[in-house]
Amino acid sequence: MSKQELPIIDAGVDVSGPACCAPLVCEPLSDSEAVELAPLFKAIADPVRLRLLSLIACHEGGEACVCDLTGAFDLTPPTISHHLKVLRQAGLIDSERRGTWVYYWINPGVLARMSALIGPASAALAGTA
Amino acid sequence: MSKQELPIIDAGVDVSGPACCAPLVCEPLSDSEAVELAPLFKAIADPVRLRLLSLIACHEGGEACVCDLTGAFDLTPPTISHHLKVLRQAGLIDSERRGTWVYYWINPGVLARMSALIGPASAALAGTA
DNA sequence: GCGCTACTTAGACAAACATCTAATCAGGAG
DNA sequence: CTCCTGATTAGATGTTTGTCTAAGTAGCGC
Repeated sequence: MSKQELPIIDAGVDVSGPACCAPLVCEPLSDSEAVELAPLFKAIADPVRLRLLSLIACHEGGEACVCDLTGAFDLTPPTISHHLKVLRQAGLIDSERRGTWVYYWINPGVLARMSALIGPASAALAGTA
Repeated sequence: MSKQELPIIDAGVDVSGPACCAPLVCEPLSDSEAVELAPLFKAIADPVRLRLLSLIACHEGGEACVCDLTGAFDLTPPTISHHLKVLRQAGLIDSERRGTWVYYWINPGVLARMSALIGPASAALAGTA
């Protein structure tokens, strides 16, 4: 068992549920929806975290050990660890210790929710323009 | 004419072109790709800017005057203006002055590119998980 | 136990950011 | 031209963020 778990988010808010809100078009986002969604985008709004996400997603088996990741950056292990923590607290990734190593994998639900917000908007407006 | 213009970005980088990079899965994002993409997500990684984007997208005609937007927030006009500038410099919106008022509309290309990055990843990994 | 490796936490610090007030620019009406 | 309204720019300020070094926790092998 690895990524077959329940989508338990280790930060407070559960953001992995069914899309909560209209996809940016149709109906203006409420303040509380925006406050809930913005941190998800903030989590990937950093070059290092974008690459971490990509490295994990592309790694064989869909999961990667921290030691697979640190080599790709000119950053110290604590910094990588910090970025992984930010991603995990946003619910974008989950992790598990397996012996000496800690493995990370992507929680597709949260990514899907983010995509569902901006994807339809771009499509709808592209048609309109 | 309003949103039929060329996709001219008033900041440096042109981010509206054809998708530059694989969609997060398949091949790890390069450092330069990540550096180029992260600011797009940073631009929408704020509750106010998310709502601004949504308010503009939902407004009739696909465009909104600044005066249509300020009322939705408990913020001063300069602050709204600042957030609109951030969105515009990221290439997410474009603007035009028409008489007394300044109108903003969404540039769907940039939004589409962002969606293309994270959408396929969530779909692919959801299938894998 | 002891030491080694893998990773995380704690604390410090400079850079970036969101917000405000005050001042400025652009157009329209008298 | 003068005033008023709509919007942006400039500058100041408190907060957040990315990074580091130093210290701590967790598992493995001797």
